[in-house]
Amino acid sequence: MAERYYHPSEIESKWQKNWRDAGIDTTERDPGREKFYCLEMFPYPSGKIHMGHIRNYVIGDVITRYKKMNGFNVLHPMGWDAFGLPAENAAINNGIHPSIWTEENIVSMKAQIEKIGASYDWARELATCRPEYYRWNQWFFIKMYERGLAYKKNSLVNWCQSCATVLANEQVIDGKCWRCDGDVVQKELEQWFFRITAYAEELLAGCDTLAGWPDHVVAMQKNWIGKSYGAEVDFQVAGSGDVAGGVPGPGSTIRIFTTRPDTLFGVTFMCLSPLHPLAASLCENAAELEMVKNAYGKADEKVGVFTGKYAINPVNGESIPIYVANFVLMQYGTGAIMSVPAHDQRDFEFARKYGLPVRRVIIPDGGVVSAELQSAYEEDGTLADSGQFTGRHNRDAIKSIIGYLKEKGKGEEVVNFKLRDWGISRQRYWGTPIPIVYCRNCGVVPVPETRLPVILPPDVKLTGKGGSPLAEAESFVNTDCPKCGAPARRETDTMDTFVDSSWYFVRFCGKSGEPPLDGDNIKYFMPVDQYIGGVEHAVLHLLYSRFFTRAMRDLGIVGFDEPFTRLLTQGMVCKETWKCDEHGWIFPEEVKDGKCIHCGRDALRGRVEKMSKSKKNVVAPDDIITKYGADTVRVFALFAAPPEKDMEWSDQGVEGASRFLNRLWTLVHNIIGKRNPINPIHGERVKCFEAEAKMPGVSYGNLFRKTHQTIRKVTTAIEKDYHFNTAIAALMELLNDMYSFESSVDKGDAAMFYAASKMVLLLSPFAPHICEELWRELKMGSNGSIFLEPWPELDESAAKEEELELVVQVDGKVRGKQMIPAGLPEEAVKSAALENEKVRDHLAGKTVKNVMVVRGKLVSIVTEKR
RNA sequence: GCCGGUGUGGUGGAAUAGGCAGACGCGACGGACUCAAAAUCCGUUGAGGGCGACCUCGUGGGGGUUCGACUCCCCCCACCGGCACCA
Repeated sequence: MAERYYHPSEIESKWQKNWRDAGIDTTERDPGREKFYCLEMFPYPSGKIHMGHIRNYVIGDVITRYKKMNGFNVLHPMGWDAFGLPAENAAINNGIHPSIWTEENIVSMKAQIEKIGASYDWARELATCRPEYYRWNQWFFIKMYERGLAYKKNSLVNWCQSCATVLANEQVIDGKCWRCDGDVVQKELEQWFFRITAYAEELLAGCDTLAGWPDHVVAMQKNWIGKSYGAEVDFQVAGSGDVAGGVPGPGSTIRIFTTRPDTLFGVTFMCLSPLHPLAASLCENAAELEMVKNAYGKADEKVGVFTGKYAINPVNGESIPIYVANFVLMQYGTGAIMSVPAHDQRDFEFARKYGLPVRRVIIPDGGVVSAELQSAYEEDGTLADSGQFTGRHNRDAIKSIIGYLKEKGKGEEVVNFKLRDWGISRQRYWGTPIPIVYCRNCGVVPVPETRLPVILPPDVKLTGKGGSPLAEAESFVNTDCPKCGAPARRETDTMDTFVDSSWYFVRFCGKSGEPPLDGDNIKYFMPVDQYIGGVEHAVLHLLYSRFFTRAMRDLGIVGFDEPFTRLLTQGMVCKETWKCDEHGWIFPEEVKDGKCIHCGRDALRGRVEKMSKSKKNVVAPDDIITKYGADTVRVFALFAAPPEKDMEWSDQGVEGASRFLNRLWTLVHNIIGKRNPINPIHGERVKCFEAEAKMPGVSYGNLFRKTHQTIRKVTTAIEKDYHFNTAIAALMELLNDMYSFESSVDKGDAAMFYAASKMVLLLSPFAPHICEELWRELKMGSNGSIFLEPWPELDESAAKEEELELVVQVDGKVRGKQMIPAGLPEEAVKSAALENEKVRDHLAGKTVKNVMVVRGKLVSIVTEKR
């Protein structure tokens, strides 16, 4: 037989086809077996897969294959987050219909994904842009509408001028659009909302049950929900209450929210948001109010104007000026605040600018009171100048002050959240139509379930200008009222695409033809045991999914609260960059001998950055797979760093991974070449071999032991925290040992064979193609595919060392090492240590005070100090 | 500003439960093979000192706890990420 070389492209396409034909990656519901649901965040079908995708899917695939070999019935689906702006932009720019553009991209991206050898059950593939999928977005919308969880309100929205659409708060980053980086302005529009705030308390409490999530993601969720305790307090506008009976008229009371009712006696003025309903009526100068309005939301400067009116502080009856100030947000609290410049930095700055009085009511404990405050004192202390509460500790007094307000009918305890309702209306074409009809007689009418889906009309002109493209489609807009049959108009907004991804994981529980919300399927496969994706979704997608899951629970669709039991947020794929003073970012190919090839200036090694087109440091997965094979790419992607950390792509690192697989290939073929008639794997001979190999002093015992130690290392590395990099390192070590193993006896060949077969099994989740090939060539197993084999079992007694290296410390420093038999009693270890020659040298002239024995590791000797 | 994270050789990264710091890979250096190169294989590789067996220092910096600290505690520095006038 001619010598065989490792040709990844041949064996990879061969096995991918074989696996597909044999259907080994499809999953059936099987209540008799324990399930495991492994899910990677589904991609937007942009047409090109990048290294970030590869890393994500490879991590998921390793977990999937590992769990399958451990007997789990693993669900591992893949689909397409297929609605969204790029398709629409392609239509605007190139005249391709979004649906065609998207479907074509799906075809090419699927082909790319298949090339990495990921074991997806494609029978469950979905694309959110298809009516059979988005129909259920509409169904959920109607269910939510029926329960008051979907509603419409006139509101100020974040409007991206270049995308000409509304953005959710989460989609605005530093005042810019998350997608196009364009300016975002405030605009008033009628919008549909999901009442996520109805679940605010529950979503927050649920955070504490997310034990399998990274701490920082849980922290971000909590932060986003932003619960704070405080009070709402009524301030009466001076003069307005002087009516008969002392009852204030409408519009004469201003309600504020504060987390610091303890500072009420320090209030010296109050501020309204320029958007506050009373701002216009209280403010005497409309032009000035307009100026403040224009400065609203600008963080760099505090701008305010005195309204000319005063309010009465309910705790001390003082009259304080009312301002309108740009920094007071309308969306949070009541849109009005009490200002305590002495104890709030923002109020302090405002007071300074407008020459308002500062009154201290909290004195630092034991601290000296300086003449004048340089900044607000926001810490705790003792109340001063605070009426009946003077002298008490400020924290302790909070409850009493709230009680006092309550008694007088001037306020109450209130809990506030930063979380706001989820605006889902988008003035876009390529999304799910909101299933609502407006009828002149009946008003707002939801489309009945039986008439779903409301199909996106195919023939719509997309110009990228103006409002909803659907509004232009007469045939779509004009309809009959489902209730009374009169002519009516359809809602022309579409849904935020985050709606699509808020429940797709449930859809995967059924195959493509099956009903999407089948109870048996969901009950068996949900929740997702392991979810894997980028941190960029730490708040948005994950919070929405948690909300949807609760909504689904209340609809009786699911029987649990949290959709994702464990979450892994993988790090970014980065690479070094190059820069040149003249040309900016340059490709590595544009650097020759440290110079830019265009201008001859020095090429500067830039920072290691996330791969991006603009930084010219992208590596195309296709190219690299063609060159090295998918297995090499997989091994490198996993070896370079633990999955949750950023990894640096390095061409030499890829070479190293490739070298490792080549070495394995060569070694296994050498073993097959001189195959010993003893096949240690089958039947009685295995037992016989294993028993002998465990006996002390056997020449091939070390390799046998190393094999089992590797089983342990790889297994625990995967089980403990998915640190695949150390698992692969352990396999490299085993391979190195096999290379240096020299055998003089027949059983030695058997030990090599044994090690090789375990090695191939252990590596198979990481590098599936080469391992399947080698497994078959070793003529191992009776199941055919290596992926139908059980994971190697660890024999603890086989992994145990016969002898170990004892480390002896004297006064905390390592002074001697020696080999001792394993399992020696403590006293024997102690005396061995004390008798060690080098140790004795170091003990000369000293008195031994204490000797500590750490079992199996070291002896620490302490001497008398003088 | 608040919250979270990270900091280890030339480099990516390892170090059960406080117990030999630097596994494994990359790079570099030396050697073998070759007419030569590539590939491959075998060595060496934290720093400093000593002819030497060895010694000293060393996990961002400074303290502390401990027989013993990359690991635990306190303070500080740097970088990264999230939130940010949230009252």
